[in-house]
Amino acid sequence: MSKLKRTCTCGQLRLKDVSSTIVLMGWVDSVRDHGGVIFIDLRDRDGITQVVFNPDAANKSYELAHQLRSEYVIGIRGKVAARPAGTINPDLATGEIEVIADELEIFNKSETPPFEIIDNSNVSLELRLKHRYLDLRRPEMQKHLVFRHKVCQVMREYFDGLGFIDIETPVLTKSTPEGARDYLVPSRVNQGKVYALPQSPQLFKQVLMVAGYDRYFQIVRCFRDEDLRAQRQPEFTQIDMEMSFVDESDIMQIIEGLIAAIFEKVVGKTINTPFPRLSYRESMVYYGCDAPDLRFDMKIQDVSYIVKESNFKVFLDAIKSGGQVRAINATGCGNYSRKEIDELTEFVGQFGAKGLAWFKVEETGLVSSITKFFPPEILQKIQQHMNAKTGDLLLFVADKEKVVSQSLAHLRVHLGHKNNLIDPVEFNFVWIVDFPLFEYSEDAKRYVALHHPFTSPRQEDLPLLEEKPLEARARAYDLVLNGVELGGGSIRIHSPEIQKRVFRLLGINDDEAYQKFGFLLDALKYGAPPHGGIALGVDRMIALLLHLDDIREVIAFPKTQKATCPMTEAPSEVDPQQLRELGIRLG
RNA sequence: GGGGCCGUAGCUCAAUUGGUUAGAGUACCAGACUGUCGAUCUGGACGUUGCGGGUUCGAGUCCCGUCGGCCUCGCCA
Repeated sequence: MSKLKRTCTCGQLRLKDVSSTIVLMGWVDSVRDHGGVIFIDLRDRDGITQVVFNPDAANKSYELAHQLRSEYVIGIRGKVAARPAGTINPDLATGEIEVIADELEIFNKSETPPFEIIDNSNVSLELRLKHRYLDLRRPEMQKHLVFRHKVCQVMREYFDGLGFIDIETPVLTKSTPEGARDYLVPSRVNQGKVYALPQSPQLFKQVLMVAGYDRYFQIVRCFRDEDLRAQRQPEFTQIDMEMSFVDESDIMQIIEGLIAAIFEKVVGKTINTPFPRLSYRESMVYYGCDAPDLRFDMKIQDVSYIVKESNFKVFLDAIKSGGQVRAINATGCGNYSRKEIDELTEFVGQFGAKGLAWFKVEETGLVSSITKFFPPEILQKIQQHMNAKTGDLLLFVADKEKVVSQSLAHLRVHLGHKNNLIDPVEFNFVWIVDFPLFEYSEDAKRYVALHHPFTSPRQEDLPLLEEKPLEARARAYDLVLNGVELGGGSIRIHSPEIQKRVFRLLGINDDEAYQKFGFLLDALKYGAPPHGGIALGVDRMIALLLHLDDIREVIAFPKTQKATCPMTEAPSEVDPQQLRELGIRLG
């Protein structure tokens, strides 16, 4: 073992430490060899300190220092000195001092790294993930993970302070129908049977409420075997909580307090609470989605009732077949070229829109190749309804509701970015409330739960359950930040009868319900308190708070889009013996 | 499962309509240099153009397939 013992880290030393003898350890960030004197930037996760090797001060160490290369791990002993006038580095926290080394020990050499350990490097993600231990050395990544740690600490303190207790729930659990595809783990002891990794601890936390553990929370890993996105990993982390004897406003208030605490203690900003609330219906009407970005306006307008008086077949056909025509006013975009509009058309095409009708607003009125299909008074009504001014561009999608909503929702956000309508440092929170309990699935040919099957209907909507299920509203709420769904929750069903009614409506008969969720239905029979909760995506939240658009930047060891890990090369083949013990065969 | 973009030196990229020996920056190696901090200067080394096939007198460039990465639709209670 080294005779050196570290006395401080690479970000600590200041002018007040001048002339004290210290020992630093860390990685060689860069070497500047001037022949007579060698400068080393020594890095650890706390910062960088300049170390000077001078032949006049310590010739032996100076000679050894010639061997130093990037990423060598070394320890040095030396005396802290004020930097000579004119050589102060204002970019370093330790820039007013340097350490004159008298002793150098090389703990380990390093091969030349496959990429430089610097911020702002635009190395491919694949290479970064393959050598994640090098990537994570970058100050930027260390900042992300430290930030994440601090947010999680605030979460724990906050919930602890309010009397919540942290309880772990199983990772090996039971596969449940509905929802995402499960990751499965075959059981060796029970051949032919499998565990599933939890998509969330939903049922366990409800059982904990029945057990009387009011106020539970957990920072917990969840697993969903679906295709990946920049915002979606197969395993991700939720801050999960559940409470008894509460209603929606209790949960929302506590979460608002949590967010406020995170902003105050970690982000260093104050955030206004309570957050605004928007009904699901309004959100769909004005923004075409249930996770609207409210940092800019540009609301969607329904013009079906106006354009049905026109002669434009595309619009008329859409309306006739039960669809609609809605539009957005791209304010000030009247100067868009044909090519730009074509690009927008192509853009909405990926959401199923068969076209994008447009009018440019000029002094003389609406101008477009389709103007001839619209009587002047209709054009005027459109212009008025859309509050269109000279220089604006009106964009229309005509189709069934889902296509129109989705196309315009994405188009709205696209234009918001394209036209710099979005303040990149704003944090805009909104609650979406009054969700329907069910929606009809064309694929499954049945009703499916919009939230999940344990969400309580509103008391006054109970009579609607069997008669008009699509009109029944859920006691659910989603928290949206800058157009991204952070998470959601609900007041749960605590009555076994209502839970059975909901299962039946979802096409899950009593036998099936007992087979899949028997333990929950049983638990509800033994004095289940009214309860509810919420879960928020931690990775997404951290990424948004750091203004990052890829959650892999805040996860230490994330997966690629094909759900592989370039570093460990997971998933991998296993020894045939392992498979035999499990009683399974692959491929 | 569908659509799109990409793959050239360790890294980031370039290479005219298919045309001579595939370049640059950086990293790396060697030498010089006692105040640099993106050190500088001089020199050097580094390529199965992801892989396989095809078209062609000739392919980094065109075609087909395949592997990998990214974005996206579907999917994600």
